[in-house]
Amino acid sequence: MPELPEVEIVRRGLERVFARGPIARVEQRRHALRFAFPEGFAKRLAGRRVQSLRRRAKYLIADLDDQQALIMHLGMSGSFRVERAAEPSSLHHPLRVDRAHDHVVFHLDGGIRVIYNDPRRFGFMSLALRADLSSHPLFAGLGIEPLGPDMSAAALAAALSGRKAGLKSALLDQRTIAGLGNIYVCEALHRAKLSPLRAAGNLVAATGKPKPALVRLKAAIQEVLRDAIDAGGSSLRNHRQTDGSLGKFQHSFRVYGREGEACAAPGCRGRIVRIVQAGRSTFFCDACQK
DNA sequence: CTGTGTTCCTGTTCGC
DNA sequence: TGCGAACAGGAACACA
Repeated sequence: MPELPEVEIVRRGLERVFARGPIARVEQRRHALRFAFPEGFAKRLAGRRVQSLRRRAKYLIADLDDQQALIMHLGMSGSFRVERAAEPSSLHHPLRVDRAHDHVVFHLDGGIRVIYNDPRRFGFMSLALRADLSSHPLFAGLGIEPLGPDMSAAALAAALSGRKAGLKSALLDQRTIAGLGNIYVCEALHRAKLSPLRAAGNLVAATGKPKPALVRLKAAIQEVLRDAIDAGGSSLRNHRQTDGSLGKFQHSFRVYGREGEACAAPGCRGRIVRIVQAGRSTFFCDACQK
């Protein structure tokens, strides 16, 4: 489910909740999600205050007041919702909440609960020392942060140089650029008018400098991510803002899930097609994306 | 090193 | 309406 914009929306919502006070206690209802929880997980969080809640790629990182960091990933179907003692029902949730998949509950003072739900259990939580994060296996190999200070056409050129994989596959690879998923790769490529099938290394000149197409792609990636964040993310099935409201960016998709529809690019008479690359659906317009 | 296929798990949608 | 197949926003891992 969640790609960078959705994780960022969740981060903003949870940041406000955790700022209210320390984690009184944690209910851990399973031994494992995608990976086993670390030893003593719930106990190590009890009484801790979240000093800051950061995002790197699709990871949430909660810096705790004891040098630990809580690392969370939502996988395909993870979501958080916030409930208060006075309103246990989910009136704000347009779709029903399946409590069977509530795996972790963070209890804050005043009856506030932050609940992690994940039907497919591809998400996970872990603990690490904050000082070890940059060398942590989960983070050491991650590529460019698309909305971070190091994002540039030149940085993309360095990451794509010599790569023979299709642009789609290269951009989905978190070691190249970290945070894009299937939706936003498709949408960014359409905005940049680039074919997902084009060899990634082809956007880099022999000198190692970015070709104009790559400059376009860099701008398209940032634009689509910012637009999506501004819209509260994309809600296809699971994604909610932490107050339960839906994201709106799915209404702005130009290619994702629009197989057979007319291309929305001005002056283009093409239709959106769906192909499969590396086992994932790719949506694009083969008339204007070259 | 690079690229691709498989796998984890459950829920929803689609075609017959 | 029922039922199996296909598919779903991620990414670690095995393998050619």
